Amino acid sequence: MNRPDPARPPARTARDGEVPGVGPSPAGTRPTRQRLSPDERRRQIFACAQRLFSERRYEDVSTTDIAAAAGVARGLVNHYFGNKRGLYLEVVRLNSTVPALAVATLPAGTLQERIDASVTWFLDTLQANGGTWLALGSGGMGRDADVERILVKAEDDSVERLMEAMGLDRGGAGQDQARALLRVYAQLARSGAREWLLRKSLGRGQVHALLAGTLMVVVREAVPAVGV
Amino acid sequence: MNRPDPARPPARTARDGEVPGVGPSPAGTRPTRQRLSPDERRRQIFACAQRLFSERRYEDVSTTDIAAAAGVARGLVNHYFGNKRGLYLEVVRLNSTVPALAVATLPAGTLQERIDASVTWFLDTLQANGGTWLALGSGGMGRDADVERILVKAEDDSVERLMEAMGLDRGGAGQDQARALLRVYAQLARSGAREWLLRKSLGRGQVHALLAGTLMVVVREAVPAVGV
DNA sequence: AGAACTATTGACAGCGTGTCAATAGTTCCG
DNA sequence: CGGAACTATTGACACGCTGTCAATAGTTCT
Repeated sequence: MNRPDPARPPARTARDGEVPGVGPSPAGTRPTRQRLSPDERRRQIFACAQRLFSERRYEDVSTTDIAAAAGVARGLVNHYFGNKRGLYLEVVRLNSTVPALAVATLPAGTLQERIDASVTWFLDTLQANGGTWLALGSGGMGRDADVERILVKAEDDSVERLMEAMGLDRGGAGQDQARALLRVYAQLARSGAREWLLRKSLGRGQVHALLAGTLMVVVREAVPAVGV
Repeated sequence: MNRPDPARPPARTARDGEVPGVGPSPAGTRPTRQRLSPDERRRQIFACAQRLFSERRYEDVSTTDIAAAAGVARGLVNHYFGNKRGLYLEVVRLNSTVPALAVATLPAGTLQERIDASVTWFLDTLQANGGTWLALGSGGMGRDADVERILVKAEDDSVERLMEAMGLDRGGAGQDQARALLRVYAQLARSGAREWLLRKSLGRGQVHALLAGTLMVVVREAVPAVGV
């Protein structure tokens, strides 16, 4: 027998996307199957999947669970998303939108000032975001080659903006090295923020000092390569 | 029908733990079932599982595959490891042995010297290791809460040794903050090494400078807290 | 050799997945 | 307004995967 994992909550039967005005149908009358526009239905299923995947491991969320949560036949999930994995990757893709590592509008000023502005803005964004992005990096989500590709791409975008903010995007050669250094810094930033917001082992001031200090080291090292 | 994932290689039938001297039995004669000591059998199955899990995603490795690779009945895998997940976690636990972040024997000298020694030793270890540890952090392995616990524990051990090497383990209060800072540094070290060994976007010298520079920032920041 | 022990097997029950033809809302057109 | 065309949705089917357990067959002891 397939012994149920003790950590796994009982399969949901209740609907999740229930239309507000429509209460549970009186016993006996079968709730007429409601037909939505593809877009709407897709979004609804997606929302349920997103919630479930954030609560449990990939392999512990069945398409049956998702369908039940959406109040829909299981086949419909496959109809819209192909297979479970496709749906999962779509969820990850959405959640991987990285809070930019740097301000969009570069403030003129000394390097030190620009760095401080960058860090401040990054921490502000994260604080507002409330840790949902941080959880992605190491939390309940499964990781594999495909997932990694998505995450790496999101990070690269973010690094690109940081390149601009630091004024490293105008040099000639050595840009790739600068990018690599910033990628490393991005990991530090993520993990520092995690200690601050999730583990609460560091104060904001400390994290700020750490990030700013490191970013200074990184840029100093990158500058000779870029030749600025 | 369960459409086979195109990325998934056909199920192996060949034995993996075949005894060197014993070739494939001549057709017609059923290969007599061989009985090993529990330890040996356990190790053998474990080895096959380790290989398979490093090649494909968790959910794409079936216990049938593992059993086939070991040339053994599927039930035996469950007999030894309880369930698939248990086996998987054991594999992760073994692979998470972190190359220590610092030398065991602390060289006396200036802080700068100790930092350089630390970094050098870390990079040496990693180079010898050949990237198998690095792959773990973000690569083909799935991650979830349990896996994370294992990884965090391994990291904590490593951080503890780094505390000693930096001489931060004798201060009074603020040790937890110092630890947190070093955990963040550990992430930087990992990701820096990845750029060097896996992505090959940075040279060893650059990574060394980056790690040493950051570690200096980190320790400087930790010292006032610890009160050394 | 026979008995006791135990590593190993094979079959069973049940769940999860992807497919596909049938069903039932919705819309269009005479 | 009524039926036809369209298509969102369902339900059942085939099959793979998992965990359990009694039966089987090597090994060891006497």
